[in-house]
Order: sequence, then structure tokens, then C-alpha cells
Amino acid sequence: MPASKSGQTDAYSLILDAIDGGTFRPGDRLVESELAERFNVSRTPIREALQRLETQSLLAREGRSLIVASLDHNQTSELYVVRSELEALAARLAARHATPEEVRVLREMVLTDDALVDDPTALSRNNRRFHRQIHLASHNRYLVQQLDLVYRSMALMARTSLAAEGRGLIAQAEHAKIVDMIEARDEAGADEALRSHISVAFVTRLKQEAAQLEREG
Amino acid sequence: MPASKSGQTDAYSLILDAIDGGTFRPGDRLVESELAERFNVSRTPIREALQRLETQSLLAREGRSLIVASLDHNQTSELYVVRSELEALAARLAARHATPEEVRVLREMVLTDDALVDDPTALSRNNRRFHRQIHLASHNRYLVQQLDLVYRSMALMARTSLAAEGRGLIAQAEHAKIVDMIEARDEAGADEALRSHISVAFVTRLKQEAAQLEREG
DNA sequence: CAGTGGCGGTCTGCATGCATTTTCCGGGGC
DNA sequence: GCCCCGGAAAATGCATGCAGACCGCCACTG
Repeated sequence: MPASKSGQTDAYSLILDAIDGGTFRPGDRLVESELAERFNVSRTPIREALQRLETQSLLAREGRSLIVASLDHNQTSELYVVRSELEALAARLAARHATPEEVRVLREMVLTDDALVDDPTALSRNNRRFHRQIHLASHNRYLVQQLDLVYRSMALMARTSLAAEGRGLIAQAEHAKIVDMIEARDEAGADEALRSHISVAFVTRLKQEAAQLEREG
Repeated sequence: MPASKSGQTDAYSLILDAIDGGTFRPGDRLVESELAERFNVSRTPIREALQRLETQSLLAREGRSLIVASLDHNQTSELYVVRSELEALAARLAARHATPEEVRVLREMVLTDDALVDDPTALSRNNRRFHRQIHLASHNRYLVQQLDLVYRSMALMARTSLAAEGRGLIAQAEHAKIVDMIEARDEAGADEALRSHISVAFVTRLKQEAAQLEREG
């Protein structure tokens, strides 16, 4: 029987979401026939999806089969270096090119988040939206594309509880500062504000990793 | 009959090379059955290859079928902005992390090219190798991957005779300067040298585009 | 004469069968 | 007790059949 219902998204998105949502964890082996059964399609679309994900380095080959890629500590650092640079560029370009309407949307996102400091899940989702809005405000399609890739790879990093205590409030202040700089058309300031924001996020992640290692042994 | 001989590379590389080599030009429509026949495989591997290329934005959808993506002037500019930033980052990291052996390889590449100033094709090939060597010397796998993507997209830019007259010699000097900076561990200097190198290359391309537009009417 | 409806061809997308290869497991030998 | 080898099961990779959608063309009608 064909794929059945209507709201059916394609296999690619399904697998991507499963990785993103933690259903498939780094190191897991993905077997075509299993996925085909799970998502109720034939192996063909699954194969295509897997190859696309492999192209983006979200999956890696181990022997002949595919596993969810994982990032060791070094790769995580490398990823943050690149992310930092690209996000800073996006901020700089946003300060130069954002329309007043885009700035206003950013501003409102920050205000909305003020009401959510106690809801880590919602904050995390909004955080991603906030950053994406900055990317778009750069008006550089290539940059947006590259940053998409970065964010996807970030899903592979060792999973950490997404909001360390207190991070919410601090991040809020950082976000507000970023919007200020963009609104003021201060390119260097926006660049710096974003770099420092990412840096704090990286430090937070490292601390969480360290704590996790301790728990595990 | 199966794919026949031995030296057979996969469909993905075949199509990629064809785009890179100009056999398929931006705007060309790629029909699965045609490609299957041309490369003497079935439609399945072709389909997979096409989807992978689409994921990298080397192909775009037009209605239901796939065409080779093309970059308008704006996109070209956007691409150069990102490229500039990433290459500069690579140079900075190379200045920090390159091993003496890697520096030596870079140095030798520049010297070798001195003998080739009259062979644009060879120069162009070596140019790409030179830059890739810098990327690798950054010792940042993510950066290497992102830059790979950038270089692939560059194949989509309006085709220009790859070496404008005189560009060979100038580029040689620029390359030498870059290596100097990396060898001296001067991160800011390497960053700046690479930015300026890319900038000159971009200017050259713009001039060629302008000349071409004039020729065409 | 113009507009519309139907019809054929073509291409994409998915399913499935088949061959090849790898991997895993067990038994036997050293 | 450990290692090596052989066979079976499973998983990948490719080919091909089939259904559905879209495009263009032509005829038919108002």
C-alpha cells in the first residue's frame, strides 16, 4: 500500500527530525529495511534520504552501513569556531542590511521570551528562531545555507539539558544586546555581541559535558 | 547489463564532474533517463546522485524536474562574502596550527607555480590545490567541509576564462605573501592577505563579467 | 475564429525482485 | 584456551515495473 494519509512528510524530514529529536542518537546504526518499516514506505525513499544526510555529514559510513555521526570533543570545538565566525558575519551583515521590520521582529522575539524564562523547552525553540531570524536579516542566502548546516550538525553534539539553570536570563540579556547593536547599525558591536554570546554558550556546554563525564564515572 | 568495466566511478562524481567541467551548464535540465543512458547505469543511482546534488544546492527544482542551478549577480556577491570570511578564517587558523611540513608544502607549491605562469589551465588547477592545502592546514574539519561546499558552488558562476592576462603573476605574489604570513605565524596578517587575495579575484571576475556582457550585446 | 476540454506522451516517484557482499556465529583445529 | 575458517543470514546496491502527475496538442464547440 502506498504511503497512506495526507500530512505525510517525506522520509528525509522524518529521519532528520528523529535525529534532531534524539530518537536516533550518535553512533546508532540505521538500517534501510528497519526505517522503511518504521515509516511505512519502501526502501527507495529511505535510501535517498540516507544519502542526502550522508552528504551533509549527519551520517557516516562504518563499513558499508550508515551510522549517525558523532562529534568528539575536538570536532565540537571545531564546529564552534566555524559557527562563531559565521554567526558574527551574519550579525555584521544584519546590522548593515536588516530592514526596520526585521529589526522589529527581532525586538519582539526578545520581549516575548521574557515571559518564558521558566520554560526551557520553549526558550530553546525560540532561541533557534531568534538566531535564524538574524541569519535571514543578513540577506545573504549562502550564509543562511551554511548556518543551516551548522545548526544541523549541532544536533549531533553530545546531548545536554538544553538550558542550564540561569542560562535563560543571561541569554536574554545577550539577545537584547545583539538586537540593540543591529538596530544601531553598529556592525562591529553586533559582531562582538554575537561572538561573545556564542562563546558563553560554548563555555556552558563545556561545563555541562564535564559534569556529565563526572556523573558517568 | 551491469555497469560494465572497472574504473567506474559512481554516478554522483560523474555528474559532479560534468557540471564542474562545464558539460552541463547552469539552467540545463537534467533528465534521469538521459543521464542513465549516458552513464550506462539504471535510473536509481542517477536519482540518488541528483538528490545529493540538490541537497547541496547545485541543482534546483523547476516544476518537478531538476535543472543545474545558476547564480545571478547577487548570489555571486553573497557567495564571495561568505567565501572571503571562511578563507580568512582558514588562513588565521593555518597560521596558528599548520605544521612546519605543511608550510613547506605550501611554499613548494608557490615555487612550482612560478614555472607555470604561461599555462592557465595548470595554474588554475594548482590554485585550487593551494587553497585546499591552506584549508587543511587549518586543522578544522568543519571549515574544510564548508569550504568544499563553497568551491562547488563556485562552479556554477558564469564561466569566465580562468586566467585573465597578468592575473597569473599577480596571484603568484599574493600566494607567496600568504605563505609568508602563515610561516611567520602572523594570524592577522594571514587573514588580511587572504581577504585581499579573494577581493582581487572577485574584482577580476566582475571585470570579466562586464566584458562578457558587452561582447554579448 | 477563439476558447475549452479531452487525450496521449513523457517524466518523476515508489515498490519490489535479484545479485553481491559483508558480517556474524559456530565448529573445529592448533 | 584461542584462533581461524566456512557457511548462512542479512543488508546493501542496482534494475525494472507500475502508477500518478504534468505538459502540450488537437479537435470540437460556442
